[in-house]
Amino acid sequence: MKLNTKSRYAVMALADMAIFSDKKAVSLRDISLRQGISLLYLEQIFLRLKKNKIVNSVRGINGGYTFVKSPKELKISDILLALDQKVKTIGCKKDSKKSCNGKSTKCITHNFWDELDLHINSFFENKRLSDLLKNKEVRL
Amino acid sequence: MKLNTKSRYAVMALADMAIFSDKKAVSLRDISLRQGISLLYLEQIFLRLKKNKIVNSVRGINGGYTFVKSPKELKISDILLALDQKVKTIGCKKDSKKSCNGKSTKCITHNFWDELDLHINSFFENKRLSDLLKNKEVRL
DNA sequence: CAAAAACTTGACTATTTTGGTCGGGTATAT
DNA sequence: ATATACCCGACCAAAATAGTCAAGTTTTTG
Ligand code: FES
Ligand code: FES
Repeated sequence: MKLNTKSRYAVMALADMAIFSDKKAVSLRDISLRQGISLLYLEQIFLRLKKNKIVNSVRGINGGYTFVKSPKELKISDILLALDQKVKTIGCKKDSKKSCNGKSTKCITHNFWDELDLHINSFFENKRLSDLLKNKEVRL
Repeated sequence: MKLNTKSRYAVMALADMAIFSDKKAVSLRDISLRQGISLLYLEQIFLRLKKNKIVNSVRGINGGYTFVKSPKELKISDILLALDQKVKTIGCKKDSKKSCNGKSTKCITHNFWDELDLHINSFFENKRLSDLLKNKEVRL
């Protein structure tokens, strides 16, 4: 069970943005340099963040990205959702009658995985982006 | 973020074993038939469970597998550990000084992932195999 | 206006991981 | 003996991951 880099980078990049959000817009080039993430990869990630209304873009020479919601309101679960990174621990389709092994009743572990799912997602639901920045001095 | 089938099958197979643990040893063939998991795949999984002292094997014609610890004592975390399925949410090496992006200080999201890690693992630590079987009627 | 900075978008790809299978064993109860 | 069941390493196809590339468009500033 592993988190992929896309989600990790997304959270990292947005946290970086939050730190430097005094500026009007934060450019991907700056984030890339500060956080050591490939610019091209960031572009791909922010495309999705934009489509999912996590950020706004400002084009042109002093452009970059700004937050739609403030970091204080932005839930981590929103970010993960934007990247299709919902946690998926059950083997069956959520609303299907079929079980993960093709039988007609839910398997003996179904409820357990479901519980796990809830446990993890509630963590993401209750964390805001601003929570990550507490006790953090700003680094250049 | 997804759980792999190996862990899911392992938990499922062991839960099946727990249900039928009145028998001396439970054969993989039986588990395979009851749970719809490939026999060959189960063999691979139980090899690791055995190496990690989750189960004992009994060879020969009425052979199969038995529990080392009883399902009441067996933690889910033990099972996942046996399959190298520790949850890994941080991008850096746990004890390395290096950060996930190659810099010398831990990245701004490091603490967050670490916290997540703890949150998930405590779930597995606090669940016993026998907990999965509550409110479950035995199915053939 | 021209040029540079920065976002936009779809397609493409190498590598790794996953989810198994195969084949050829060995041990043991009947 | 022989059937049943565990043992174990090697192998493999398909999917996912982690990025890259190319070819734009938009806006600011000199
Ligand atoms: S996980 Fe839902 S039926 Fe097995
Ligand atoms: S996750 Fe540990 S340094 Fe980034």
